[in-house]
Amino acid sequence: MEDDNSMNEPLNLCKKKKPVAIVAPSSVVEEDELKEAKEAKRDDGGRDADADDGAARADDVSAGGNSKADAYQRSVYSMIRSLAASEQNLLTAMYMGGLMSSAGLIPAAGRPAPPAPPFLNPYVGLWAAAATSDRPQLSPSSDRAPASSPPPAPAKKNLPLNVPKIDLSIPQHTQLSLNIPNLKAISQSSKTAEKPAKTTAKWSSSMDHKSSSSTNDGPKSQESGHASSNQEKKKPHIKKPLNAFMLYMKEMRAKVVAECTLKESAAINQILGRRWHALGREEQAKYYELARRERQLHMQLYPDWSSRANTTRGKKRKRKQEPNDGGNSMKKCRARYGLDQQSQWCKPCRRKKKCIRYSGDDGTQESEDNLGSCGSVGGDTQSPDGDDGESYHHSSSASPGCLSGLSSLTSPSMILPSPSASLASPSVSLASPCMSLQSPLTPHMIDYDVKPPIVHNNHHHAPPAPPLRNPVGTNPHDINNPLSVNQLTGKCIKNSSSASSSPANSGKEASRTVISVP
DNA sequence: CAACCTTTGAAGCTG
DNA sequence: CAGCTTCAAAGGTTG
Repeated sequence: MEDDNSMNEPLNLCKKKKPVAIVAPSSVVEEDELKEAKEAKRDDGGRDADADDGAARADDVSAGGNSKADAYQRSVYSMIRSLAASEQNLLTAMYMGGLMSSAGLIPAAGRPAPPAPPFLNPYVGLWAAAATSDRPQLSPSSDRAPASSPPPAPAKKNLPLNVPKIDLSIPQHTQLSLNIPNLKAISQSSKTAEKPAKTTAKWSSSMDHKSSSSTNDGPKSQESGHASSNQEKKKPHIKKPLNAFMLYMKEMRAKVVAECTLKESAAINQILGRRWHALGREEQAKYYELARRERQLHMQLYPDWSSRANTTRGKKRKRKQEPNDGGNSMKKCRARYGLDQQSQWCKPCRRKKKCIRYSGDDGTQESEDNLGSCGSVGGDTQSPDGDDGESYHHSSSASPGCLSGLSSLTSPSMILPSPSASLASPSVSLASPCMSLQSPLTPHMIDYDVKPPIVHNNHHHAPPAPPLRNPVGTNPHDINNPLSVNQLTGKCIKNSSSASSSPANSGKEASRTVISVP
């Protein structure tokens, strides 16, 4: 954020095409969704692209703004009512949205809320609006309780109503991200055509298009499906609720894309990853909280769902490391050498294909591999006398001013493998100075009122301490880092499990980056 | 059209 | 319980 230059540079992938045409986030984000809204609110004139207007306009909407919008809303409401009549989940979702809204989650204090009409923001505030305003009630069904009573059908546990008062100023669309397949599907179907195919696909993304048959899904309805040979196929795929970072990505992606004019998600994600680390504690807390809510909601909507369903779902993809990799998922040449040194990439890498250097075939990977692969992050292991966090902190220091160098080389220009690394000037990598302290955190500090069912015992219900993990490219032990310990030493540091940045992490790290010592 | 890339976090599985 | 694996989003790229 602050340090845009560095933040906008994907470690290896960045190819900035132009200086940054800053497009108003609000106009970029969820642009499809907004389109209709804008359509309805045309009279706003051309300034609608400006984020600052967003808030005002949002207010408009909520306040009943202009009559045109009002009319639009009315029609939308009626549409929703009819939908709601047949769709329990919709009601639930709306309820939840209202809940969040009334909890102060939604209104997005500081930030512009996209002026999308309620229908386009199905989860948000709709229920609240319906319940609290004089607008037509959504639910035909008798006692669909207004915001204060527990959600209808699926609710197994009462939803805590004393939601935290934290001011979660998260743009509305973020809150929409709740992964409720069916709802999205409904929305999609109701918004007739209009949307380009691509968008449509996205809308239904959380449910692998299976929604076609019946509108109600959820765990129950899944079974309702025809018992075809493999019900799996028929089952609507209920996706995992998004985690904090995913929510963050969803929100920020458009912004980053606008700023960087990058399109490649991999690159964007790198940037986002760094930004995430640079994010303030409170900011992250918002997302953690949001994610937690999403999980809660997800649990309520799909009590029987477990992520296992998705994992065992099988066919999905083998993804990530192939079995024959021997677990070596060392990142490819691209990551190691950067764009600058494409000459060093293996051929497939140059063609964006799978890196042959690491792709297994027993021996093959070796030569190079030894060089880098073993990077075992484990490395983090011990960093120096100070915890590795330490070195990492140091390295993050001054944000490198934009270093164009970054774009290619990416990694810290000089990170020493040893403890001394801590001094290494980081020329890069990091996001912002502050991050060092922040990243590891999570919202511990925040005193949430809500105790989610699942939340870890005592820890202030904070999400488990987020893995102390170096942002990409900052970890000298990270094999992705061309100048990593391993890269430099050519040594294979077997990651003897033990010390990795964090448990949670280690696994990941291991799975992603490396190892495999013959 | 599916898999890959890339990120972090959550959850399930395994030993 | 620690460690590992998979999936969630996203969109360009490739086979």
